[in-house]
Amino acid sequence: VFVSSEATILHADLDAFFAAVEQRDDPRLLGRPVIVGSWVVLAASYEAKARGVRTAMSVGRARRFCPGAIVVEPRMVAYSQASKDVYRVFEDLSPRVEGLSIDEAFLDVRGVRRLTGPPPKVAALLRREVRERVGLPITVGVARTKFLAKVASGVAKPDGLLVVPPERELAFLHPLEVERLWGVGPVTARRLHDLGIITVGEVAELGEDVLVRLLGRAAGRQLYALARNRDPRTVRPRRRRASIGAQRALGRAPTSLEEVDASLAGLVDRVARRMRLAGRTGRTVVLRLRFDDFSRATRSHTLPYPTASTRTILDAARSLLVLASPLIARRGITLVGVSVGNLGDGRSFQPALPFDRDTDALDAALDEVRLRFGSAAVTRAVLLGRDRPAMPLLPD
DNA sequence: TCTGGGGTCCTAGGACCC
DNA sequence: TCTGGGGTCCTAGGACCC
Repeated sequence: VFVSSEATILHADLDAFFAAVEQRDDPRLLGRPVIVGSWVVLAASYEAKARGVRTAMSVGRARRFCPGAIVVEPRMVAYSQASKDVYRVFEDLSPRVEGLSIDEAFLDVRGVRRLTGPPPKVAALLRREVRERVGLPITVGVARTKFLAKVASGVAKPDGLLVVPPERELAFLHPLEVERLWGVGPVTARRLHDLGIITVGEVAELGEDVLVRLLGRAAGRQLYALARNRDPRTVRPRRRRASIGAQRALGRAPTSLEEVDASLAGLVDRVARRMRLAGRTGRTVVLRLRFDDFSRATRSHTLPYPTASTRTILDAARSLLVLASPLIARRGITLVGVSVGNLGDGRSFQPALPFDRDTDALDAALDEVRLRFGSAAVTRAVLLGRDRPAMPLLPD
């Protein structure tokens, strides 16, 4: 893997994205604390953050921190349009863009030097263009690796630009607290703190085997490499998404299984609709649950063939709900979600495999599966049908 | 810091196959 | 009847990200 010896990777991150869109579209909100969310905070403007408002906090709590806050209902359509506009700016600047989420992306600008200039100049131009063409503030980190670029933008926020030159990398990296590292969350941070480790520099003094024992193979190796400033990842245009899902919090009041089932139908309808709209189908249906004590559980079922059919997905999801009903009875449910993974291309087909009926009809159905999806799908269909003939149907 | 909605990746055991 | 090494797929849980 070729890694440039120069700082040529940009990490561009919109500041308080949803709130900034609201401030852009309603000038009365400029300079004032803005909270986006209906009953939990999805985003807060920097004026609100300064008073202690945080994402995922309840709006009631946020109001106590910041009585003057203006609470705005989310407008997802406006945000996704703004995101598209910003990505257009990115793609006009460099052909090598890797989107991370609705509001941040990596750009490799190595190739645009002769056309546009050196990376710091491209970064400044990017910030100006986003401001002029979309009307939003954006922070950019520039470094030799993705990881350092991402950390740099985090440090430079809001509305900033920070370049980490190759010779200053360790001086920049080692004093940082471990929490700043991409991939270190509350659990990992606490495990490190238990060892008395506060900074990245201290992590760099640990052996790889120590970190692997502490955090697992992948996470340990990753952290070891990052702390020693090794990050060979390159900027790659984003792959297609691997799952599509929806979920709904149910509140703390007891919820009957019938109500959960009704919510589930709404969620499946939304998911299946989005899948058909995106031209995707999937095989693995996952039921996601959260309980009174905030513990979680998932139940999943893999269909023999890909589908985007509301009926098929709902049947599977309801079977999984029945499977999980003892758990729900014991722990009380506060969230239900469903997602479909194992996503393939758009081909969708739901033969009703008549395992318990006449063999001619079964053969014909399997022939069709083979024709459309190949013999591997036939194997899966037979295995599944034989082991669990009732699986796709709700046990009555 | 008592918690929304949308995702990604990793681990580990078991079934099954050659 | 006992046995190895290597691989894929499925399920469930968990950490993490924005």
